[in-house]
Amino acid sequence: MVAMSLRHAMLGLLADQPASGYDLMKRFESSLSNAWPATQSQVYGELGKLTKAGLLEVAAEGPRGRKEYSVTDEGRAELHRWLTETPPSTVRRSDALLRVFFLNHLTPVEATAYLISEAERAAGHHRALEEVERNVDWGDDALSVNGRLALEYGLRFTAMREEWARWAAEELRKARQR
Amino acid sequence: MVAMSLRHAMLGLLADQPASGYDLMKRFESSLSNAWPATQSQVYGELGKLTKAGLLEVAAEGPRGRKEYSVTDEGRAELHRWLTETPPSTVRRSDALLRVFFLNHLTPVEATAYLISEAERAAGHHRALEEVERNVDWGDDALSVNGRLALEYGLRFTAMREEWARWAAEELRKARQR
DNA sequence: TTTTGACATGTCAGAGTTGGAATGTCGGCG
DNA sequence: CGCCGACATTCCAACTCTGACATGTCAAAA
Repeated sequence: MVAMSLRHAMLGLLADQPASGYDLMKRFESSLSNAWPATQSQVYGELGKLTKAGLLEVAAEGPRGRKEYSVTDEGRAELHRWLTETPPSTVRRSDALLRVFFLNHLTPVEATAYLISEAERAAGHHRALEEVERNVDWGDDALSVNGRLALEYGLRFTAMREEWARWAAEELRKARQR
Repeated sequence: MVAMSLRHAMLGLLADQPASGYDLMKRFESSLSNAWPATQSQVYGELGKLTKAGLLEVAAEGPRGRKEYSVTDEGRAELHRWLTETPPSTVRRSDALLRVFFLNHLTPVEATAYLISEAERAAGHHRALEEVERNVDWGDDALSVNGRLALEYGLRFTAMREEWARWAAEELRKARQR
């Protein structure tokens, strides 16, 4: 029970505004998908666990068995604790980077193709984020400020990935000529 | 059985050179730790599964029960298939980025402290990689070429993270003044 | 010769993640 | 009114990952 960021992602979302599991899923898909994706089964399961643990409570019940959850004081305290006292884990797995270590098992042509396709993948992702940037109505509320920071991170990250991949392809070319 | 990169990381390492589970662990720690960390139990468990699946074979046995594994033709084919035909998954979880979405639940001072500590964490990581760069003897072999590419990725990534975090802290400051 | 440290493997429980299946309800459009 | 699509929850099997525990061997330094 050390990491478990899903839990905190849910606390954070519900601290912004109470919601049902269904609503939560949509919020995960629309805003957190690039930072912490979650599936339905995970969300509903966690909703139950967090409620039993006293970090959430069912604030209202609606039609179709809808249960609207809100964060308790204890939940808010836990969110705060996580944000201020827990150092983010540095571990980040990347199967894209992993492949780079094994590029020597491909022909130069195949390896270059991989790097170029990585560059294009990153570029595509970058364009998608630019699209988001254009379409989102940046109100002045606190939520948008954070969203903008996260979006900028994505923009910089995808740009960096594209540049790196193109650079790496070029390095490979140079190494081959030697 | 779609993703499972650990499996392919092991195939890749063993394709470079046959090794025991113990050796493999050391290689994971020294070179792959930033792309795909693995624990002992995972490595030994996977070694068994891969052997049973015919992708690996025990090439030699040594003292202390040492078993040296090597990749079979089938294993090499699978490695190649993974490298060329499987698109890297774009999903990357980041609890550091996740926190950014919830910065509005902190005071401005706390939020800024978080971003600054992120910048410093990234800077520290960056310096560690520079240290690696200085100390590694860059031979001309294929392996080093890949390692250099991966190292450069790390260098660019950590630099980007530091710059972003400092920028974000500044944005927060500006937003507060409005 | 004893002891220490590196070598070496194996097993386990518990937590997290994935993807899918099953089930049912409500609101509004034709 | 009947149907469709969105709303809404619950359960499950299989797999991955973490961290710890357990066990034993060999080489060489003290």
